[in-house]
Amino acid sequence: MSPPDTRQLNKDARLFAALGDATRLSLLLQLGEGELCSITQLARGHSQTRQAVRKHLQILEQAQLVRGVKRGRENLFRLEPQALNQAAQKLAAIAEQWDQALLRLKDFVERP
Amino acid sequence: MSPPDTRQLNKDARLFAALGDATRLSLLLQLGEGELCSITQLARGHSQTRQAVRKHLQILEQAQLVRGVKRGRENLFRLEPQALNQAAQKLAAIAEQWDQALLRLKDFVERP
DNA sequence: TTATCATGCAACCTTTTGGTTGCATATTTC
DNA sequence: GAAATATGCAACCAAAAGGTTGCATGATAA
Repeated sequence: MSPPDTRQLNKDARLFAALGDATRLSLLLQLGEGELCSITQLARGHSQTRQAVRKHLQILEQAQLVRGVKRGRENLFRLEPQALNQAAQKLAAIAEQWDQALLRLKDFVERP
Repeated sequence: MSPPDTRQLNKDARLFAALGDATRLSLLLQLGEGELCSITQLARGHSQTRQAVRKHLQILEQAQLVRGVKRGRENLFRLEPQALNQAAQKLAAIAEQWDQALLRLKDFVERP
């Protein structure tokens, strides 16, 4: 088992923190539909200011959950599924680790 | 596709927000080792006050990522892997949705 | 070229977070 | 019973988050 270094821990924390907001989750779901969306487009569905949505998108972009490409005067965003899968794997890994520990414990307890 | 209701969205957000802190991730990792840990025990490894660690544990408990059982004068905590797996599945689901969308798009574009 | 539309940047404000100290309470242990 | 331990609860505080308004700028369309 590799030692849990602080650097990576903070990176993971930022990733999950980016997911820890209802507006941002909603944005991810909307982008998950599959269309490239401009900021104003995304802002329409979320009773918030365009600037607020932009801030959320910046956070999502820093966590590499989303990526914006400029086309003309607009900034089109799309989902970046790699980061999502990474996050999912991390969670599954911890859960797995715990399950293993449980099994070991059970084995130890039941040993005659 | 079920409509993204706000209630569930907020619940998910709280779950991910609970994961969005380095100290809490560290606590989860420590608990993932498989031992029941008291608050003071957990506080030793994390150069923070016992009360700070206790607050983090409360947040993790509210997100049902962790569960504390009282034994005597101490409060022993253990990991609750169900919530972790739930979270992992949610992320994977969004990523999957996006992949599907990409495939549909590709199919559409490549249609002769 | 002028009016319009999409965006970026900055200042500002309020609420939440992460953390601390201090004190009260329940359990052990000697 | 008295001292030590493990915890809970509350007040307080600085920093960060979530949002808003206002203004400047770059690209489009009439």
